[in-house]
Amino acid sequence: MKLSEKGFSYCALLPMSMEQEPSTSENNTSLQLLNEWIEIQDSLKERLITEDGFSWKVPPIKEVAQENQDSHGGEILKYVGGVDLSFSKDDPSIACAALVVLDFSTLEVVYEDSAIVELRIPYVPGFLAFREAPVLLELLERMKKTALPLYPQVLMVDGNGLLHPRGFGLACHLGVMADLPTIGIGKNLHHVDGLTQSRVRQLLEDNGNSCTDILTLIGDSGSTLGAAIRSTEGSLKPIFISVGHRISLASAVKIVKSSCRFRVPEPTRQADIRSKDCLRKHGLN
DNA sequence: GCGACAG
DNA sequence: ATCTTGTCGC
Repeated sequence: MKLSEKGFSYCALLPMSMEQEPSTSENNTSLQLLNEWIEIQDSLKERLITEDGFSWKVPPIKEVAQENQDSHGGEILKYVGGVDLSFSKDDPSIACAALVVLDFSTLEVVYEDSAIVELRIPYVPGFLAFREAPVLLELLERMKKTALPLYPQVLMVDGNGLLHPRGFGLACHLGVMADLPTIGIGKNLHHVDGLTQSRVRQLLEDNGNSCTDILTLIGDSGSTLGAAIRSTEGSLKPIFISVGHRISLASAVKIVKSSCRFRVPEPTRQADIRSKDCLRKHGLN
């Protein structure tokens, strides 16, 4: 049941309305599983919120006078989480998942946890959540029990949110399951709804010469799927931000831009670094 | 028909 | 995701 191997074109992932081609029993089993996954995504999607669903405020600009927050007396964003997985080079089913929490104003790590796991679900484009979400949810649950005061107000995920074939990527999946605001961070574009590398590259150049370094990604369907930004001055390659859950794209972009020391925002970057360290410490890699 | 396909 | 060297730069 190697779903990640050939034989699974995207066409085959569409809900089967008519009869199937003559196929092997293994293929049928896999198709059945994919359809179950699609049903799960569709049903979770009913709980998805794509607007700001929190009571805190994003501090205006950086480093200035952030201690004057009580002008509105409201809670401000302080704890930003990040999650990522790294894999053993030998055994692709062995991974380390990491959850970090950073102080938004200093970008210093204030919490870190990780876990070595064996993943039994393969990576299938469009279904990343079924592979990676379970461990990450465990890490979030563990933190609730042991370090609740530091629990993140928003979580950055290495993977897309709305920028997904069915509008429900890993970031959405995690957000809904954990009932937590989430932001999807993609390092590569997942081609969907007519968005291609060349098209984005094109738009980014046209737009880039003007003034803004933010490009809103609108698919052929007309819906807004996310934004492409050049986080660092030097990096021509953009990152792709999309709404995960309980946050608007505008807020997501604001938070991500304030979290970038390098191309990849610190929360996700630190989770990546520490998950790799974790693998080494355990003699893997 | 060939290619495209988050991590 | 991972396999890979040197190299340019802060």
